[in-house]
Amino acid sequence: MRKKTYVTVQKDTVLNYLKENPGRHVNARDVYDELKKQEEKIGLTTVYRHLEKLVQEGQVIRSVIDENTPACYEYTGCEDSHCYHFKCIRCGRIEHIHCDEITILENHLNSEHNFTIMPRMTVFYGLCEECRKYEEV
Amino acid sequence: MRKKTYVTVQKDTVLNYLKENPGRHVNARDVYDELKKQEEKIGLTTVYRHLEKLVQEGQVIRSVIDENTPACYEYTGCEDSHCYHFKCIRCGRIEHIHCDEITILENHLNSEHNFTIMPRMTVFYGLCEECRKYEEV
DNA sequence: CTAGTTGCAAAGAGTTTGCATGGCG
DNA sequence: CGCCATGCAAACTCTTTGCAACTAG
Repeated sequence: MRKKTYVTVQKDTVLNYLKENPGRHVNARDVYDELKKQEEKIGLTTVYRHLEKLVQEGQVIRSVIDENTPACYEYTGCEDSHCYHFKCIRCGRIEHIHCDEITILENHLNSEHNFTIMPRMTVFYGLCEECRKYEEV
Repeated sequence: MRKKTYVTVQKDTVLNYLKENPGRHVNARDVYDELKKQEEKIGLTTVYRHLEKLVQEGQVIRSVIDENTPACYEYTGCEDSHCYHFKCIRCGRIEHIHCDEITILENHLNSEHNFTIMPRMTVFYGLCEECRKYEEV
């Protein structure tokens, strides 16, 4: 049985902030501080809760640089719920991935490893076409 | 000028534990708990300090999953460069994934999408065998 | 004896939870 | 009017630091 969901100002506020600031790497506190500066009525806890929800929905990705840096959030620019994301660790660019091979892997992990993958939450990290030219791996 | 180094029981103890448990996903607390169970005389702080030293020496690899998961360590000797991590979003369990299918995908993303994937940084999120029984997705 | 090592206690940061209040439908 | 959303304060977790006691060489 599914939970009822209420549409509230705060949820839109968080998502809109991320949409309007593409490519910026902001953490939860940044979002909170910025929204407060804009005189929005919101609490830090609520920011955390909405960010988590948006990550699960696949509208936002969370990236961890290292364990002593707060997690960063950014809008993926896509509403497709079955789309994987790729993020370049050098330039920060986000790309969308949907191809047969990834679906094959998904089915394989499902049937042979007993893992049900959530595409929307899964992000591949690496180097994009441009950046691989400049990095020795 | 280099610091003098004392060979102590505790350092060997930590390294040996990792050597004897290849492929397992252990964090600092796991190591501490296991060693205590074996009646070793060691403190959690010391475990952290030796793990850090071993990582700097290159004998041990540290992986960061996400901001809410303790860093995990494993002995370099058993490192598989194509090893990915899977995290269950319900119970938090971490597992390793290495199989041909994931390598195939990696090569496909490399040649067809021009993405060079970094396996160690990439985490698959989803439900594990146990948890998929309880969740409707 | 000297200097590195140990480990308890406490600090520290980011994030989550308890709970009373407020607001959507 | 029932339930979900909100947000403050407090709790929690992982990791690091301070410091006095210990120990290898």
